[in-house]
Amino acid sequence: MATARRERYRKQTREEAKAVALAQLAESGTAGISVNAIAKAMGMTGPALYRYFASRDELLTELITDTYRDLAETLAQAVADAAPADRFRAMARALRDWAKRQPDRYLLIYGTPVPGYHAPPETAEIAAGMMRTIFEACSAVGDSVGDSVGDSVGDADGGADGGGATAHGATASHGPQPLTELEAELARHLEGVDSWVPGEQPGGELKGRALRTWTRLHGVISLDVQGQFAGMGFDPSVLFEAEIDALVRGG
Amino acid sequence: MATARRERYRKQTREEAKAVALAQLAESGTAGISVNAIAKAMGMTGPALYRYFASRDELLTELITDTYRDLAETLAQAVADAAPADRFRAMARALRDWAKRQPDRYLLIYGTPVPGYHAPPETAEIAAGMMRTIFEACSAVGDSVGDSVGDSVGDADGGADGGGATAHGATASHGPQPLTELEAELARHLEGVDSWVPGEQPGGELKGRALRTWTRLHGVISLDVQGQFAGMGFDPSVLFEAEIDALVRGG
DNA sequence: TGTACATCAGTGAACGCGCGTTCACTGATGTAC
DNA sequence: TGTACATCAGTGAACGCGCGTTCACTGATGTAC
Repeated sequence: MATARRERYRKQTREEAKAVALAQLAESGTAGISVNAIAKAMGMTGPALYRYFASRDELLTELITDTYRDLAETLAQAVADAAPADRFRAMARALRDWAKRQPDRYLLIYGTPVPGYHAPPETAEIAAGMMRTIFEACSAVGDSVGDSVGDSVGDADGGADGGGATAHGATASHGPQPLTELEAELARHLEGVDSWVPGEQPGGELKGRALRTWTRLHGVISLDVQGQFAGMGFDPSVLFEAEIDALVRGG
Repeated sequence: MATARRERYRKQTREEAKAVALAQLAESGTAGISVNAIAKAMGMTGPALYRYFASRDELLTELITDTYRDLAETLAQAVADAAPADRFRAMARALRDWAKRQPDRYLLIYGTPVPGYHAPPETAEIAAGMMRTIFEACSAVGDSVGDSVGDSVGDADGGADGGGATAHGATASHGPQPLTELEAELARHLEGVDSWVPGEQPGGELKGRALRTWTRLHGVISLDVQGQFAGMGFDPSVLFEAEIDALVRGG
């Protein structure tokens, strides 16, 4: 019974250590995460931390899996909270907002890989969960174009729906285009490919859309978060919104 | 006179040291670049290298500026060698090919920034040169759609030319679209923005196109090079070609 | 409520290691007459 | 062609530092009777 308090303290200490590690990550990069320095920042000596983590690598692993989980949950929540017509935008914006809020964590999972570090298999599982959310957001795109009031049809089951959607956009009109030749080729190429998510597979077209979504959003976000836009004097969110719009249109 | 040989040896040694440093970068990341280890690999002792580089930081800086220069020249060459109609594709493919050939160098300049390291002003200048090449490639887009024989009009001077280009594409037809509302908003937003290149400024529309180009290509390339596509079982170049096509169409 | 024992948290010393960098020094390579 | 001097390349020892990790040990906190 009283041992529960000990366990609570234990968990608390672990969390504090990880928080300090994140702070170190922010200011000195992955290489700057040091067991001894973390301990010192917590007011204890280095070896004490070995009561809580078997090694530096275990701490790093936990930092990474925590981050994957946090991001995945954030996206899933954003999608769940939005009306079907807004799901895609909600997902995209949630991704960017999350990344801007914690740039170091974004780079921890989507930046230059830690040399010599190999992610545990657990990671792939969480990443798959996020993939599913992206699929969900992408398949909601065709349901309604234009940025407001949509017919909530519920989730499409991953089939192709890029063809004859009605065009009633509030902006510069014309709805999702039919696939271009190269988009179709990509879709064909992805059709026969390994499973990205557990359970039944989405079609090649949806896979292609998800892939484009991922890479385009990552392109803007990562350059922004890495500071590559510094000194260019523009607001990245304007670019980001334009990219969202292009993805919604292009399907 | 005979001192020339000494200088040649000197330059040679510097180059060798940088080559070894790049090898270290490849296998252990930025943090793994060590003066002592480089010297040992070259068959000499650590302090000897201080005859060639004032500090580890100077070596790093040179690695980075070399890389910027190399990439910039590669892109400029690719654009110069291509017919106007193929310039955009040539530039994009040259970028990806270069990155795939030397992933670590790509990540050195476009990956997670080295913590605590601040690039020298020289870097910005070279980066501006590359920006100019991207502008050049982007402004050549409208000249001819379709992937072959184009009317070589020579370089456009950076003006807007996305409007009424004739559509005679070899593939799924319809040429560059008129700007969507959000693309136009981005263009307006970029119009009044700081100069990205020396000399006369390109218009906001061209700036927007260049920005989209940069972020989209980077999105695919960086995820690829970082190994994030591993285990997904598809060929990233198919995606990349589709993205090039979308950029050409979208303007 | 009190005592005897087990479990756990944290300390301090020590391990071997590699790091960037300095310094005084030895040889070799160049230049000037 | 030969000698006297200056310049340069590289060595080896040493500096202080921080790293991850182990080990034996001390107190505190828990459990069992």
